[in-house]
Amino acid sequence: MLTTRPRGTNDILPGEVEKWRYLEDQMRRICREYGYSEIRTPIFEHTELFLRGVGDTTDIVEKEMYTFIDRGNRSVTLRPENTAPVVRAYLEDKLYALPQPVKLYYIGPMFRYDRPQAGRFRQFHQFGVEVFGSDDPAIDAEVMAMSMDFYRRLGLHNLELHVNSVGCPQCRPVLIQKLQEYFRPHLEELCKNCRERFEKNPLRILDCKEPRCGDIGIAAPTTVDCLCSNCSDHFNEVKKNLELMDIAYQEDRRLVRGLDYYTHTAFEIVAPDIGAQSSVGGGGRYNGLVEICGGPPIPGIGFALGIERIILAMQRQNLSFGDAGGTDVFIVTANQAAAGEAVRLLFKIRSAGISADKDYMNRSLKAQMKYAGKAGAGYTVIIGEDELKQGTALVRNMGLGQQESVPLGEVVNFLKEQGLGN
RNA sequence: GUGGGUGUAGCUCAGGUGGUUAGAGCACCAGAUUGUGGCUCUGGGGGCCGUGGGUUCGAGUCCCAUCAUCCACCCCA
Repeated sequence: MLTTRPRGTNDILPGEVEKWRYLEDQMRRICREYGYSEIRTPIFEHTELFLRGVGDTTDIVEKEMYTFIDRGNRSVTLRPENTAPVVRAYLEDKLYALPQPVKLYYIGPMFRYDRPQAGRFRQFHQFGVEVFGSDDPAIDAEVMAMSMDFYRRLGLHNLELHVNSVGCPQCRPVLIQKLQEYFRPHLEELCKNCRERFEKNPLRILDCKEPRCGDIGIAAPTTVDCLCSNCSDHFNEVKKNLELMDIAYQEDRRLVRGLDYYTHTAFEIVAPDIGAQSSVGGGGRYNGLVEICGGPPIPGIGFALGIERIILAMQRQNLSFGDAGGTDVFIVTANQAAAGEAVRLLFKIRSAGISADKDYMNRSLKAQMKYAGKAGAGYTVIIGEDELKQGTALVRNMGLGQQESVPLGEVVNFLKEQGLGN
Protein backbone atom coordinates (compact mmCIF):
# COMPACT_ATOMS: atom_id res chain seq x y z
CA MET A 1 0.00 0.00 0.00
CA LEU A 2 2.87 2.30 0.79
CA THR A 3 3.92 2.34 -2.84
CA THR A 4 0.57 2.00 -4.57
CA ARG A 5 -1.60 4.97 -5.43
CA PRO A 6 -5.25 4.95 -4.41
CA ARG A 7 -7.53 3.07 -6.75
CA GLY A 8 -8.76 5.01 -9.74
CA THR A 9 -6.05 7.67 -9.54
CA ASN A 10 -3.14 8.21 -11.90
CA ASP A 11 0.39 9.52 -11.88
CA ILE A 12 0.96 11.67 -14.93
CA LEU A 13 4.55 10.96 -15.85
CA PRO A 14 7.08 12.66 -18.11
CA GLY A 15 6.09 11.71 -21.63
CA GLU A 16 2.43 11.88 -20.68
CA VAL A 17 2.37 15.21 -18.91
CA GLU A 18 3.34 17.01 -22.12
CA LYS A 19 0.02 15.93 -23.59
CA TRP A 20 -1.80 17.51 -20.68
CA ARG A 21 0.12 20.73 -21.03
CA TYR A 22 -0.62 20.82 -24.73
CA LEU A 23 -4.34 20.38 -24.07
CA GLU A 24 -4.33 22.95 -21.28
CA ASP A 25 -2.65 25.43 -23.60
CA GLN A 26 -5.34 24.81 -26.19
CA MET A 27 -8.05 25.27 -23.56
CA ARG A 28 -6.69 28.58 -22.36
CA ARG A 29 -6.27 29.81 -25.90
CA ILE A 30 -9.82 29.02 -27.01
CA CYS A 31 -11.23 30.51 -23.83
CA ARG A 32 -9.44 33.76 -24.47
CA GLU A 33 -10.80 33.84 -27.98
CA TYR A 34 -14.36 33.17 -26.86
CA GLY A 35 -14.18 35.66 -24.01
CA TYR A 36 -13.97 33.38 -20.97
CA SER A 37 -11.98 34.15 -17.81
CA GLU A 38 -10.50 31.50 -15.57
CA ILE A 39 -11.88 30.78 -12.13
CA ARG A 40 -10.27 28.50 -9.56
CA THR A 41 -12.44 27.19 -6.77
CA PRO A 42 -11.53 24.85 -3.89
CA ILE A 43 -11.13 21.13 -4.42
CA PHE A 44 -13.62 20.54 -1.61
CA GLU A 45 -16.83 22.29 -0.61
CA HIS A 46 -19.49 21.98 2.02
CA THR A 47 -21.37 18.77 1.29
CA GLU A 48 -24.64 20.67 1.33
CA LEU A 49 -23.66 22.53 -1.84
CA PHE A 50 -23.72 19.33 -3.86
CA LEU A 51 -26.79 17.94 -2.14
CA ARG A 52 -28.71 21.03 -3.17
CA GLY A 53 -26.92 21.91 -6.37
CA VAL A 54 -26.48 18.55 -8.05
CA GLY A 55 -29.62 16.99 -6.61
CA ASP A 56 -29.88 14.55 -3.75
CA THR A 57 -31.51 11.82 -5.82
CA THR A 58 -28.77 11.72 -8.42
CA ASP A 59 -26.33 8.82 -8.53
CA ILE A 60 -23.46 11.22 -8.08
CA VAL A 61 -24.76 12.38 -4.73
CA GLU A 62 -26.30 9.11 -3.60
CA LYS A 63 -23.32 6.86 -4.10
CA GLU A 64 -20.32 8.52 -5.69
CA MET A 65 -19.19 11.34 -3.41
CA TYR A 66 -16.00 11.49 -1.38
CA THR A 67 -17.53 12.95 1.76
CA PHE A 68 -15.86 13.23 5.13
CA ILE A 69 -16.12 15.03 8.43
CA ASP A 70 -13.26 17.43 9.09
CA ARG A 71 -11.71 18.17 12.46
CA GLY A 72 -14.14 21.00 12.98
CA ASN A 73 -17.02 18.56 12.62
CA ARG A 74 -18.07 19.95 9.24
CA SER A 75 -19.19 17.67 6.44
CA VAL A 76 -17.14 18.44 3.36
CA THR A 77 -16.96 16.75 -0.03
CA LEU A 78 -14.32 16.51 -2.74
CA ARG A 79 -16.01 18.16 -5.70
CA PRO A 80 -17.66 15.61 -8.02
CA GLU A 81 -18.32 18.34 -10.59
CA ASN A 82 -17.67 22.04 -10.76
CA THR A 83 -20.86 23.77 -11.81
CA ALA A 84 -22.25 24.00 -8.30
CA PRO A 85 -18.95 25.36 -6.90
CA VAL A 86 -18.77 28.00 -9.62
CA VAL A 87 -22.36 29.02 -8.90
CA ARG A 88 -21.43 29.25 -5.22
CA ALA A 89 -18.49 31.49 -6.07
CA TYR A 90 -20.63 33.59 -8.38
CA LEU A 91 -22.95 34.29 -5.46
CA GLU A 92 -20.43 34.47 -2.64
CA ASP A 93 -18.06 36.72 -4.55
CA LYS A 94 -20.93 38.76 -5.98
CA LEU A 95 -19.94 38.28 -9.59
CA TYR A 96 -23.50 39.33 -10.51
CA ALA A 97 -22.24 42.87 -9.89
CA LEU A 98 -20.01 42.52 -12.97
CA PRO A 99 -21.28 43.36 -16.45
CA GLN A 100 -23.38 40.39 -17.55
CA PRO A 101 -23.04 37.83 -18.95
CA VAL A 102 -20.20 36.50 -16.82
CA LYS A 103 -18.23 33.90 -18.75
CA LEU A 104 -15.97 31.63 -16.72
CA TYR A 105 -13.88 28.54 -17.32
CA TYR A 106 -12.07 26.06 -15.14
CA ILE A 107 -9.60 23.20 -15.50
CA GLY A 108 -9.05 20.78 -12.68
CA PRO A 109 -9.58 17.49 -10.89
CA MET A 110 -12.98 16.09 -9.91
CA PHE A 111 -13.66 13.09 -7.66
CA ARG A 112 -16.26 10.37 -7.92
CA TYR A 113 -16.28 7.03 -6.16
CA ASP A 114 -16.96 4.91 -9.23
CA ARG A 115 -15.64 1.55 -10.29
CA PRO A 116 -12.73 2.38 -12.61
CA GLN A 117 -12.77 1.25 -16.22
CA ALA A 118 -11.69 2.51 -19.62
CA GLY A 119 -12.10 6.29 -19.55
CA ARG A 120 -13.38 6.37 -15.97
CA PHE A 121 -11.35 7.22 -12.90
CA ARG A 122 -11.98 8.25 -9.33
CA GLN A 123 -9.90 11.34 -9.75
CA PHE A 124 -10.47 12.68 -13.23
CA HIS A 125 -10.07 16.06 -14.84
CA GLN A 126 -12.53 18.37 -16.47
CA PHE A 127 -12.32 21.46 -18.57
CA GLY A 128 -15.56 23.38 -18.31
CA VAL A 129 -17.19 26.73 -18.95
CA GLU A 130 -20.13 28.46 -17.31
CA VAL A 131 -22.08 31.50 -18.53
CA PHE A 132 -24.28 33.45 -16.13
CA GLY A 133 -26.89 36.10 -16.72
CA SER A 134 -28.17 35.43 -20.22
CA ASP A 135 -30.89 33.16 -21.53
CA ASP A 136 -30.22 34.13 -25.12
CA PRO A 137 -30.37 30.96 -27.26
CA ALA A 138 -27.33 32.29 -29.11
CA ILE A 139 -25.28 31.64 -25.98
CA ASP A 140 -26.49 28.05 -25.84
CA ALA A 141 -25.36 27.62 -29.41
CA GLU A 142 -22.08 29.37 -28.72
CA VAL A 143 -21.25 27.06 -25.85
CA MET A 144 -21.86 24.03 -28.05
CA ALA A 145 -20.01 25.58 -30.97
CA MET A 146 -17.07 26.35 -28.74
CA SER A 147 -16.79 22.79 -27.53
CA MET A 148 -17.01 21.45 -31.08
CA ASP A 149 -14.47 24.04 -32.20
CA PHE A 150 -12.16 22.84 -29.45
CA TYR A 151 -12.35 19.22 -30.60
CA ARG A 152 -11.87 20.33 -34.19
CA ARG A 153 -8.68 22.20 -33.28
CA LEU A 154 -7.29 19.07 -31.70
CA GLY A 155 -7.97 17.24 -34.93
CA LEU A 156 -10.66 14.96 -33.53
CA HIS A 157 -13.18 13.69 -36.04
CA ASN A 158 -16.22 11.42 -36.02
CA LEU A 159 -17.63 13.16 -32.96
CA GLU A 160 -21.37 13.45 -32.63
CA LEU A 161 -23.15 16.39 -31.06
CA HIS A 162 -26.46 15.29 -29.57
CA VAL A 163 -28.89 18.04 -28.67
CA ASN A 164 -32.19 18.09 -26.84
CA SER A 165 -34.39 20.30 -24.74
CA VAL A 166 -35.50 18.99 -21.38
CA GLY A 167 -38.05 21.73 -20.73
CA CYS A 168 -38.52 24.07 -17.83
CA PRO A 169 -40.50 24.12 -14.58
CA GLN A 170 -43.59 25.11 -16.57
CA CYS A 171 -43.62 22.23 -19.03
CA ARG A 172 -41.73 19.51 -17.22
CA PRO A 173 -44.63 18.57 -14.90
CA VAL A 174 -46.73 18.03 -17.99
CA LEU A 175 -44.12 15.74 -19.47
CA ILE A 176 -43.69 13.84 -16.22
CA GLN A 177 -47.43 13.29 -16.00
CA LYS A 178 -47.63 12.09 -19.60
CA LEU A 179 -44.67 9.80 -19.12
CA GLN A 180 -46.20 8.25 -16.04
CA GLU A 181 -49.48 7.74 -17.89
CA TYR A 182 -47.58 6.08 -20.71
CA PHE A 183 -45.40 3.83 -18.59
CA ARG A 184 -47.93 2.93 -15.89
CA PRO A 185 -49.41 -0.02 -17.82
CA HIS A 186 -45.88 -1.35 -18.47
CA LEU A 187 -44.58 -0.81 -14.97
CA GLU A 188 -44.06 -4.54 -14.36
CA GLU A 189 -42.00 -4.95 -17.52
CA LEU A 190 -39.53 -2.18 -16.73
CA CYS A 191 -36.15 -2.87 -15.13
CA LYS A 192 -35.69 -2.44 -11.41
CA ASN A 193 -34.00 0.91 -11.83
CA CYS A 194 -36.73 2.25 -14.06
CA ARG A 195 -39.46 1.22 -11.65
CA GLU A 196 -37.76 3.50 -9.14
CA ARG A 197 -37.28 6.18 -11.73
CA PHE A 198 -41.01 6.02 -12.48
CA GLU A 199 -41.67 7.76 -9.20
CA LYS A 200 -38.55 9.81 -8.69
CA ASN A 201 -37.55 10.95 -12.16
CA PRO A 202 -39.51 9.43 -15.05
CA LEU A 203 -37.44 11.42 -17.53
CA ARG A 204 -34.53 9.12 -16.90
CA ILE A 205 -36.50 6.09 -18.14
CA LEU A 206 -36.08 7.56 -21.61
CA ASP A 207 -32.33 7.05 -21.68
CA CYS A 208 -32.28 3.69 -19.90
CA LYS A 209 -29.86 1.36 -21.71
CA GLU A 210 -31.85 -1.80 -20.93
CA PRO A 211 -33.10 -3.00 -24.31
CA ARG A 212 -36.52 -3.85 -22.93
CA CYS A 213 -37.00 -0.43 -21.40
CA GLY A 214 -35.94 1.07 -24.69
CA ASP A 215 -38.48 -1.00 -26.58
CA ILE A 216 -41.24 -0.11 -24.21
CA GLY A 217 -40.34 3.54 -24.36
CA ILE A 218 -40.10 3.67 -28.12
CA ALA A 219 -43.46 5.37 -28.51
CA ALA A 220 -43.29 7.27 -25.25
CA PRO A 221 -43.92 10.97 -25.27
CA THR A 222 -40.60 12.77 -25.44
CA THR A 223 -39.44 16.05 -24.12
CA VAL A 224 -40.06 17.99 -27.30
CA ASP A 225 -43.67 16.82 -27.46
CA CYS A 226 -44.48 18.64 -24.27
CA LEU A 227 -42.38 21.77 -24.43
CA CYS A 228 -44.20 24.95 -23.60
CA SER A 229 -44.10 27.64 -26.23
CA ASN A 230 -41.22 29.42 -24.49
CA CYS A 231 -39.08 26.31 -24.39
CA SER A 232 -40.03 25.34 -27.87
CA ASP A 233 -39.13 28.78 -29.24
CA HIS A 234 -35.88 28.73 -27.33
CA PHE A 235 -34.95 25.30 -28.65
CA ASN A 236 -35.73 26.32 -32.23
CA GLU A 237 -33.56 29.40 -31.88
CA VAL A 238 -30.71 27.34 -30.50
CA LYS A 239 -30.86 25.04 -33.49
CA LYS A 240 -31.09 27.96 -35.87
CA ASN A 241 -27.96 29.47 -34.34
CA LEU A 242 -26.10 26.19 -34.64
CA GLU A 243 -27.00 26.12 -38.30
CA LEU A 244 -25.73 29.68 -38.74
CA MET A 245 -22.32 28.43 -37.64
CA ASP A 246 -22.58 25.24 -39.68
CA ILE A 247 -22.28 23.12 -36.56
CA ALA A 248 -23.47 19.62 -37.37
CA TYR A 249 -25.73 18.15 -34.71
CA GLN A 250 -28.37 15.53 -34.26
CA GLU A 251 -31.51 16.05 -32.31
CA ASP A 252 -31.74 13.32 -29.70
CA ARG A 253 -35.15 13.32 -28.09
CA ARG A 254 -34.12 10.73 -25.56
CA LEU A 255 -31.12 12.67 -24.28
CA VAL A 256 -31.61 13.41 -20.60
CA ARG A 257 -28.87 14.56 -18.32
CA GLY A 258 -28.14 12.83 -15.07
CA LEU A 259 -27.93 15.95 -12.98
CA ASP A 260 -31.07 17.56 -11.71
CA TYR A 261 -30.20 21.12 -12.48
CA TYR A 262 -30.57 21.08 -16.24
CA THR A 263 -33.38 23.03 -17.94
CA HIS A 264 -34.03 23.75 -21.60
CA THR A 265 -30.94 22.89 -23.62
CA ALA A 266 -29.09 19.63 -22.93
CA PHE A 267 -26.30 18.28 -25.07
CA GLU A 268 -23.67 15.61 -25.16
CA ILE A 269 -20.65 14.95 -27.37
CA VAL A 270 -19.94 11.32 -28.12
CA ALA A 271 -16.73 9.71 -29.42
CA PRO A 272 -17.65 6.32 -30.87
CA ASP A 273 -14.21 4.74 -30.63
CA ILE A 274 -13.05 5.02 -27.02
CA GLY A 275 -15.03 2.22 -25.40
CA ALA A 276 -18.14 2.15 -23.29
CA GLN A 277 -17.48 5.51 -21.64
CA SER A 278 -17.96 7.28 -24.92
CA SER A 279 -19.14 10.66 -23.75
CA VAL A 280 -16.26 13.10 -24.09
CA GLY A 281 -18.28 16.11 -23.07
CA GLY A 282 -21.69 17.35 -22.14
CA GLY A 283 -23.62 20.20 -20.69
CA GLY A 284 -26.71 22.28 -20.83
CA ARG A 285 -28.71 25.13 -19.43
CA TYR A 286 -29.48 25.41 -15.72
CA ASN A 287 -31.77 28.36 -15.27
CA GLY A 288 -32.91 27.31 -11.81
CA LEU A 289 -29.57 26.48 -10.25
CA VAL A 290 -28.50 29.90 -9.02
CA GLU A 291 -31.83 30.24 -7.26
CA ILE A 292 -31.56 26.73 -5.80
CA CYS A 293 -28.24 27.79 -4.35
CA GLY A 294 -29.85 30.72 -2.63
CA GLY A 295 -29.38 33.48 -5.18
CA PRO A 296 -31.60 35.48 -7.46
CA PRO A 297 -33.17 33.83 -10.51
CA ILE A 298 -30.21 34.16 -12.83
CA PRO A 299 -29.96 31.91 -15.88
CA GLY A 300 -26.85 29.90 -16.66
CA ILE A 301 -25.42 27.43 -19.14
CA GLY A 302 -22.21 25.48 -19.39
CA PHE A 303 -20.34 22.40 -20.48
CA ALA A 304 -17.70 20.08 -19.10
CA LEU A 305 -15.23 17.99 -21.06
CA GLY A 306 -13.36 14.97 -19.71
CA ILE A 307 -9.65 15.46 -20.27
CA GLU A 308 -8.70 11.78 -19.88
CA ARG A 309 -11.30 10.86 -22.46
CA ILE A 310 -10.10 13.51 -24.86
CA ILE A 311 -6.59 12.06 -24.60
CA LEU A 312 -7.99 8.57 -25.15
CA ALA A 313 -9.90 9.68 -28.23
CA MET A 314 -6.89 11.52 -29.61
CA GLN A 315 -4.69 8.47 -29.14
CA ARG A 316 -7.25 6.26 -30.87
CA GLN A 317 -7.15 8.66 -33.78
CA ASN A 318 -3.35 8.87 -33.74
CA LEU A 319 -3.36 12.62 -33.27
CA SER A 320 -0.34 14.68 -32.33
CA PHE A 321 0.03 16.52 -29.04
CA GLY A 322 2.47 19.05 -30.43
CA ASP A 323 6.23 18.99 -30.13
CA ALA A 324 7.58 17.42 -26.98
CA GLY A 325 10.70 19.59 -26.81
CA GLY A 326 13.86 18.27 -25.22
CA THR A 327 17.53 18.93 -24.84
CA ASP A 328 19.02 20.93 -27.72
CA VAL A 329 22.67 20.75 -26.75
CA PHE A 330 24.71 18.16 -24.88
CA ILE A 331 28.22 18.89 -23.67
CA VAL A 332 30.62 16.00 -23.98
CA THR A 333 33.98 15.95 -22.24
CA ALA A 334 36.87 13.68 -23.10
CA ASN A 335 38.72 13.91 -19.80
CA GLN A 336 38.65 15.25 -16.29
CA ALA A 337 40.54 18.42 -17.24
CA ALA A 338 37.63 19.52 -19.43
CA ALA A 339 35.05 19.20 -16.66
CA GLY A 340 35.47 22.75 -15.41
CA GLU A 341 35.12 24.21 -18.87
CA ALA A 342 32.00 22.10 -19.40
CA VAL A 343 30.38 23.53 -16.27
CA ARG A 344 31.23 27.08 -17.32
CA LEU A 345 30.02 26.61 -20.89
CA LEU A 346 26.85 24.76 -19.90
CA PHE A 347 25.80 27.66 -17.70
CA LYS A 348 26.47 30.17 -20.49
CA ILE A 349 24.47 28.19 -23.03
CA ARG A 350 21.51 27.84 -20.69
CA SER A 351 21.67 31.52 -19.78
CA ALA A 352 21.28 32.26 -23.45
CA GLY A 353 17.94 30.46 -23.41
CA ILE A 354 19.11 27.25 -25.03
CA SER A 355 18.24 23.95 -23.37
CA ALA A 356 21.43 22.10 -22.60
CA ASP A 357 22.81 19.34 -20.41
CA LYS A 358 25.97 17.41 -19.62
CA ASP A 359 27.00 14.06 -18.22
CA TYR A 360 26.78 13.48 -14.49
CA MET A 361 27.48 9.74 -14.50
CA ASN A 362 31.18 9.76 -15.22
CA ARG A 363 30.63 8.15 -18.58
CA SER A 364 33.22 7.61 -21.26
CA LEU A 365 33.20 9.97 -24.22
CA LYS A 366 31.64 7.26 -26.33
CA ALA A 367 28.93 6.63 -23.78
CA GLN A 368 28.30 10.36 -23.50
CA MET A 369 27.75 10.53 -27.24
CA LYS A 370 25.37 7.61 -27.05
CA TYR A 371 23.45 9.22 -24.24
CA ALA A 372 23.28 12.52 -26.12
CA GLY A 373 21.86 10.71 -29.11
CA LYS A 374 19.21 9.02 -27.01
CA ALA A 375 18.34 12.29 -25.29
CA GLY A 376 17.59 13.66 -28.72
CA ALA A 377 20.19 16.42 -28.56
CA GLY A 378 20.44 18.26 -31.87
CA TYR A 379 24.01 19.29 -31.12
CA THR A 380 26.87 18.06 -29.00
CA VAL A 381 29.69 20.30 -27.87
CA ILE A 382 32.84 18.23 -27.44
CA ILE A 383 35.71 19.39 -25.27
CA GLY A 384 38.91 17.38 -24.98
CA GLU A 385 42.61 17.78 -24.56
CA ASP A 386 43.23 19.34 -27.97
CA GLU A 387 40.30 21.73 -27.59
CA LEU A 388 41.46 22.87 -24.18
CA LYS A 389 44.91 23.63 -25.60
CA GLN A 390 43.44 25.61 -28.48
CA GLY A 391 40.68 27.25 -26.45
CA THR A 392 38.01 25.76 -28.76
CA ALA A 393 35.21 23.23 -28.76
CA LEU A 394 33.95 20.86 -31.42
CA VAL A 395 30.31 21.57 -32.19
CA ARG A 396 28.72 18.54 -33.78
CA ASN A 397 25.42 18.55 -35.61
CA MET A 398 24.01 15.19 -34.62
CA GLY A 399 21.52 15.04 -37.46
CA LEU A 400 24.04 15.71 -40.19
CA GLY A 401 26.96 13.99 -38.49
CA GLN A 402 29.17 17.01 -39.20
CA GLN A 403 31.24 18.98 -36.74
CA GLU A 404 33.41 22.05 -36.71
CA SER A 405 35.84 23.74 -34.36
CA VAL A 406 34.55 26.88 -32.67
CA PRO A 407 36.41 29.16 -30.20
CA LEU A 408 35.04 28.63 -26.69
CA GLY A 409 33.94 32.24 -26.44
CA GLU A 410 31.96 31.91 -29.66
CA VAL A 411 30.06 28.69 -28.92
CA VAL A 412 26.93 30.41 -27.69
CA ASN A 413 26.79 32.70 -30.70
CA PHE A 414 27.48 29.81 -33.01
CA LEU A 415 24.57 27.85 -31.52
CA LYS A 416 22.32 30.86 -31.87
CA GLU A 417 23.30 31.13 -35.51
CA GLN A 418 22.11 27.55 -35.88
CA GLY A 419 18.68 28.77 -34.82
CA LEU A 420 18.72 27.63 -31.18
CA GLY A 421 17.32 29.68 -28.33
CA ASN A 422 14.97 32.59 -28.70
C1' G B 1 -22.66 -1.77 -6.04
C1' U B 2 -22.66 -6.41 -9.86
C1' G B 3 -20.06 -9.68 -13.46
C1' G B 4 -15.74 -11.55 -16.26
C1' G B 5 -10.30 -11.45 -17.51
C1' U B 6 -5.26 -10.62 -15.71
C1' G B 7 -1.08 -10.18 -11.86
C1' U B 8 6.41 -13.63 -13.34
C1' A B 9 12.81 -8.47 -14.55
C1' G B 10 11.96 -1.22 -15.63
C1' C B 11 8.40 -2.68 -20.17
C1' U B 12 5.88 -6.68 -23.31
C1' C B 13 5.41 -11.62 -22.32
C1' A B 14 7.11 -17.43 -22.26
C1' G B 15 7.18 -20.86 -18.28
C1' G B 16 2.26 -29.03 -21.03
C1' U B 17 -0.54 -32.92 -16.46
C1' G B 18 3.32 -29.38 -9.30
C1' G B 19 10.02 -31.52 -9.38
C1' U B 20 16.23 -29.13 -8.51
C1' U B 21 20.38 -22.84 -10.24
C1' A B 22 12.78 -19.08 -13.24
C1' G B 23 13.67 -17.63 -19.28
C1' A B 24 13.25 -14.44 -23.98
C1' G B 25 12.76 -9.74 -26.55
C1' C B 26 13.08 -4.58 -25.59
C1' A B 27 15.23 -1.14 -22.08
C1' C B 28 19.58 -0.24 -18.81
C1' C B 29 25.17 -0.69 -18.01
C1' A B 30 30.01 -2.06 -20.04
C1' G B 31 33.18 -3.56 -24.07
C1' A B 32 34.45 -4.60 -29.67
C1' U B 33 43.40 -2.34 -30.82
C1' U B 34 42.36 3.14 -25.80
C1' G B 35 38.79 11.10 -28.91
C1' U B 36 32.81 10.46 -31.46
C1' G B 37 26.02 8.67 -31.18
C1' G B 38 22.24 5.93 -34.47
C1' C B 39 23.42 -0.21 -37.20
C1' U B 40 25.71 -4.84 -35.67
C1' C B 41 28.21 -8.22 -32.24
C1' U B 42 29.84 -9.80 -27.16
C1' G B 43 29.23 -9.61 -22.05
C1' G B 44 26.84 -7.85 -17.46
C1' G B 45 23.47 -6.21 -13.62
C1' G B 46 18.69 -6.88 -12.30
C1' G B 47 12.88 -11.10 -10.28
C1' C B 48 9.87 -10.95 -2.03
C1' C B 49 6.93 -15.09 -9.33
C1' G B 50 1.04 -9.00 -6.34
C1' U B 51 0.24 -10.18 -0.90
C1' G B 52 -1.37 -13.64 3.05
C1' G B 53 -2.88 -18.38 4.22
C1' G B 54 -3.63 -23.68 2.82
C1' U B 55 -2.72 -28.69 0.27
C1' U B 56 2.03 -31.38 -0.60
C1' C B 57 8.21 -34.58 0.64
C1' G B 58 8.16 -30.39 -2.85
C1' A B 59 4.01 -24.65 -5.32
C1' G B 60 5.51 -19.57 -10.37
C1' U B 61 2.22 -23.95 -11.36
C1' C B 62 -3.32 -26.55 -7.33
C1' C B 63 -7.14 -24.39 -3.48
C1' C B 64 -8.98 -20.11 -0.44
C1' A B 65 -8.75 -15.12 0.85
C1' U B 66 -7.07 -10.30 -0.08
C1' C B 67 -5.18 -6.24 -2.89
C1' A B 68 -4.24 -4.16 -7.54
C1' U B 69 -5.29 -3.78 -12.65
C1' C B 70 -8.15 -4.30 -17.28
C1' C B 71 -13.00 -4.77 -19.59
C1' A B 72 -18.28 -4.67 -19.24
C1' C B 73 -22.96 -3.50 -16.41
C1' C B 74 -24.44 0.84 -13.97
C1' C B 75 -23.45 5.99 -14.10
C1' C B 76 -21.24 9.98 -16.32
C1' A B 77 -17.00 13.85 -18.43
